[in-house]
Amino acid sequence: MRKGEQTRSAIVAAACELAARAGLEGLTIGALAERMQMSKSGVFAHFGSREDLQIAVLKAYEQHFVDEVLVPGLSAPRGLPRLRAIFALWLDRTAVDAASACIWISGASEYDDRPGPVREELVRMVLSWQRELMRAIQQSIETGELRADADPGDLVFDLYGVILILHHDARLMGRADSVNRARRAFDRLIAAYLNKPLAVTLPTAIREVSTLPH
Amino acid sequence: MRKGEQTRSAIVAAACELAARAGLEGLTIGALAERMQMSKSGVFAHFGSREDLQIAVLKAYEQHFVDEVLVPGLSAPRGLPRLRAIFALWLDRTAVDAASACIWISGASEYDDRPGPVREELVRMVLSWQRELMRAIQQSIETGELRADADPGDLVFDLYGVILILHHDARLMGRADSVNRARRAFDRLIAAYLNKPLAVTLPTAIREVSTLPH
DNA sequence: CCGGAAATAGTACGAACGTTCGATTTATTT
DNA sequence: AAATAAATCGAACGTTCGTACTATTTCCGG
Repeated sequence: MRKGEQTRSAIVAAACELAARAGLEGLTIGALAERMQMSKSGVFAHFGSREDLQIAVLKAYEQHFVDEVLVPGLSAPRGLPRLRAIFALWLDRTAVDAASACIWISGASEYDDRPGPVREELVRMVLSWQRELMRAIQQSIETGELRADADPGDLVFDLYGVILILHHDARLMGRADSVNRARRAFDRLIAAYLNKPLAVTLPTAIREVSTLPH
Repeated sequence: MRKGEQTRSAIVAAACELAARAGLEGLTIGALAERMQMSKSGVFAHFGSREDLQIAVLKAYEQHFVDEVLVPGLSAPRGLPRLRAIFALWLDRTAVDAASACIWISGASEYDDRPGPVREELVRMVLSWQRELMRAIQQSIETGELRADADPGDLVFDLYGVILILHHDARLMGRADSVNRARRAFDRLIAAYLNKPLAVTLPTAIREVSTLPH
């Protein structure tokens, strides 16, 4: 009884690594069995179908993602610091471990034209993550750090775009400097959404202008 | 002699449509033959291998992309108008035809861990396109429309990110409003890179500040 | 219109795919 | 330690994959 769950989670862990390189569609029971030193049927028996295996991999990935990005990010004080922390963790996870892909990102291309349970599960997870981002942004608006008229959905859109191009450039194009570009992109985005009261920001600028010749 | 080239390009055109839905890796000679009402071997004979077929599809896609995005974009006056035109065309192509994927984007995930001729060709094309973007940005700096200290590579990074998240949200998440988010994201990016001489931009702000109580 | 060349069809191959099923080994309980 | 349940194996099934080879059909210039 307990042995089964044990090997099952070992299989899922191995499947995660395989899927990170070959994608969820490239994940194959034969290759997984070979990697586990098990028979195909021995591996298969733990899942009712390949689809169930793929969904198990997705769920394991979400668990890791929450544990490594969301949870530690939530320990930062709510508002902009928390948003910064969450994005920094997300960025690290995307770039530092650039040897393996994010299966949410590769899955987005694999399943955007392939309806079914796997796609539904993937969409659910991305939606859930984007909602977490949205919440952190909303709170940054409430603290007055981000502009009140900022559209949180727009910022989620922008931030996700930075992660996608980071993933793209680091992995396909092999650009090691992409992490820094992504950090700068984040800073520019936040600057654009920042709530800068005129009375605080302008004085130095006014002084500069005042010294200009008339 | 001529009949061969004729059907070959018809095959490639059909292959492009199939690859737009199933990806370059999902493109299969059997499905292609069925769609062409031909035998597998009849289709296969036009290409030395499946890899050659995939590369032929990539080249056809690049041709279409250049014809529909780059060339008409270049007819806009150099500088910011041209950059705007190019991005608008790129955005339309990505979103309006959201029923079919961009094989450069899906290919990025498929081949980022799969070395070989297809990947090399894909990287070459993306590099070439990013260089065109870079050139348009550089020219916008030279005309003084964008800030002189702007990093063109950073803006290419940002713009590509907007397209990626547009592709992602429109296709996987089924969000029809993504096009507008992408347009706003572009406007924000350009605003951040814009060259605003203080003497021109500030007066209204100064007036507002001057009326504040001291 | 005919003959050679080009284009397409037909068939077969070995491999890999997910899946099924009965046999067998291992783990857990009594 | 025996009995029962769980876990794993081994072999096979039917498909589909890319590719190779040989026939047949279709095209096109003399």
